[in-house]
Amino acid sequence: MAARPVSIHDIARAAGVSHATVSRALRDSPLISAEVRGNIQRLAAEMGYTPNAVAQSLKGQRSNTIGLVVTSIADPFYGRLARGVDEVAKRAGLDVFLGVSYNDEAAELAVIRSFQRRRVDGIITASSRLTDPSLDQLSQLGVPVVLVNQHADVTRHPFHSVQADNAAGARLAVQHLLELGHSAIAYLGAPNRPRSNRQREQGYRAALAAAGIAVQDGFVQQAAPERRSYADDVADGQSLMLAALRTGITAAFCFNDMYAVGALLACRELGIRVPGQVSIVGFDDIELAQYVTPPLTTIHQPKLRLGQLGMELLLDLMEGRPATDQLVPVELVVRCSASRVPAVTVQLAAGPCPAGS
Amino acid sequence: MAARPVSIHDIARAAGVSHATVSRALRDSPLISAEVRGNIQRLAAEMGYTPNAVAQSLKGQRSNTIGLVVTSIADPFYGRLARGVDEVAKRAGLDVFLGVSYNDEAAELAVIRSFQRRRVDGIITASSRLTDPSLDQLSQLGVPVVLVNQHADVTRHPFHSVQADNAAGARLAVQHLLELGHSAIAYLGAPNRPRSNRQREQGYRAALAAAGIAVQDGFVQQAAPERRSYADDVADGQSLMLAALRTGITAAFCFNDMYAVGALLACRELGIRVPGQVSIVGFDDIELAQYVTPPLTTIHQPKLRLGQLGMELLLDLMEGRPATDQLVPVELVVRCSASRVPAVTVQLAAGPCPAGS
DNA sequence: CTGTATTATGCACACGAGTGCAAGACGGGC
DNA sequence: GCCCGTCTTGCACTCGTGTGCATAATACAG
Repeated sequence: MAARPVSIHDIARAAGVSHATVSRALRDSPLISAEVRGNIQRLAAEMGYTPNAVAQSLKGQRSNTIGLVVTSIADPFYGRLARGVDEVAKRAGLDVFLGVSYNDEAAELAVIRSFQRRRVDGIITASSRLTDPSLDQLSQLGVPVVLVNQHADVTRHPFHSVQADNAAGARLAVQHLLELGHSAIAYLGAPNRPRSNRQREQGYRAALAAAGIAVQDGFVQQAAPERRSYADDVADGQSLMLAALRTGITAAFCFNDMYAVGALLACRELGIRVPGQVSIVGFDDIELAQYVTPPLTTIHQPKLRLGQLGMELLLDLMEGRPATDQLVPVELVVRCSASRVPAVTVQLAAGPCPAGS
Repeated sequence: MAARPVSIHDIARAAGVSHATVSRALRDSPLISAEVRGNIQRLAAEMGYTPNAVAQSLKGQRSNTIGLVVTSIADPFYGRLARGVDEVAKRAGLDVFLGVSYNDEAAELAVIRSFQRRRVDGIITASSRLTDPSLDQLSQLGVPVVLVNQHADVTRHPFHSVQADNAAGARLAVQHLLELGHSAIAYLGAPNRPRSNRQREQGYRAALAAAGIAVQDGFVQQAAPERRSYADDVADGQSLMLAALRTGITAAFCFNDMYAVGALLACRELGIRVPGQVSIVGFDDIELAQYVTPPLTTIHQPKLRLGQLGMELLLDLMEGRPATDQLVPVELVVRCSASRVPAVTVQLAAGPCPAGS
């Protein structure tokens, strides 16, 4: 249908020179006389020449392309993080291939193979739960790989990574609750992200231990490990919170904000006021956190920054520069879902669609 | 650093044949004897051969690649829609280039140029507000273009498109409020999406007209047209709602769910109960809608489906098949933010961090 | 045993751009 | 007039894959 785009051969013919001269002229080579160079560049602009990046990739043995693997494009984390990656990549003249693999191992392998066929110059995987076969595949690719907020345990392979400081974040969250007078604090965990879940639980336990408080039976609630989708997080948080409430807690620290939303729903279901009767702290600080009722007190992860750092690390690796892994600090964001421990304990009531704000 | 990946030449050398034979054998050409073919395919597997898609693109004059333009990767709409696109693209063997252009015209043009250099076979733009220069650029590209939920007015250029039925959705929303007994209904509009805003406002007016109800002064509130970012939507909804509440409305139909969240915040600020005193209906049915308090009654857009349809339409265009634009129906989702009109009018009170659920 | 049909393989070129090397054009010094 | 140096350009090859056409190898009919 559409006519073939103009190539340097077309320009060469129009200018009465060889394509080699055109190539050099367009790259501002000093080998070409100023007169001819100007003439060719003018012609190129007039004819609407756009260099063929495919040919350049083939010749240059480098595609100027990276692959971004996300397990779920619906992950609320993804947006800002991908933007950070994209920003830095664009600035370096790299284009981004998007690869989604909704926690399906076969799809994940397919994405990696596709990147390999495309000869991407590097790969970033974002907040994923890569399985061992995928990691094996990645390590054999021969291109640099950076893991950003990898949720799964990375065994065997020494990949470079950018991670948020999960343990420190968890300590911040629990210390906040301790300062508000709470001592019966639950942890609602997500074992389907083994690594980050373990780190956050460790931070939780460390903070309590430092305050000389024992973790009582039933305070640590873990969801079923095989849960995978994002929608499940809310449901998991909800049921874990229902279980935790039976153990007499006055506060809960949740694996992430979606869990915290589930915990809010559980409280609403039981007619428990948040933060009046029970306090809740989340993790991640996704957009949603500020819009739920009450707005969530949570741990802020600098998602844009994580993406930028990941891409900068990848660039270092691609250029053969020395590269160091990053542990990125996180911050406590105090909103409204946690307050001083109540004097009395919890009562119940129920009802769908409460009067609301 | 990394050794060059194995090519068909390497396999040819190992098998003692020419690269042409290898090429044909790997593509299961009947020209090659079964014996040689099997031998070559075994060798290819052993040597870990991965075809070079760059070379194939150059030779085949087709990159098997499409470009996906999104104005903001943080747009809550984006996730599901992109997944729909990705699903269909993957199934057709196409890889997706991601292009973000946060409503910046220069960045938008840069993205398009980048796609042009990469010789993508088609382009999808998702829920964007493309400006005329970009549209000009797109139309000169010589590749099929599909607009999905284009927010801006498309002048001059007859692009193919997939759109949700904005007018019908607006009518559904307003009819729902009418059935609940409301007659003083506001429309909170977003003129920075001229096309969809106009269609939703028209639907709003049509529903009221059909019920024989006049639109009173101040019932239609429009934000400043230059607002661009996603975070602004909440603030805009909030201030528009404050203005609308002064006109004695009992319900508001909002341009989208983020506006509706802003409207909720406005009510909370004034101590107005939703839906007890004022009803609110949104548009889009983003994830957030079900988690705010009260959960939003809204118009559901089938985002995944929109993405799939957009990609299918693009495939039709790419293959030269007959292609027809799509107007996709939407549905009313009744949750909790709209109820029967109250007997008495509104009172006020205020306070940050209300007790919540 | 020769001529022809059939099958299997290789040669050579193409895709679009980049580049080492050779060579032509030109000027200047002797 | 000759030689050498400088500047400018073209030739020819490369990157990895695909394919039309020629050709070699084999089979088969007469």
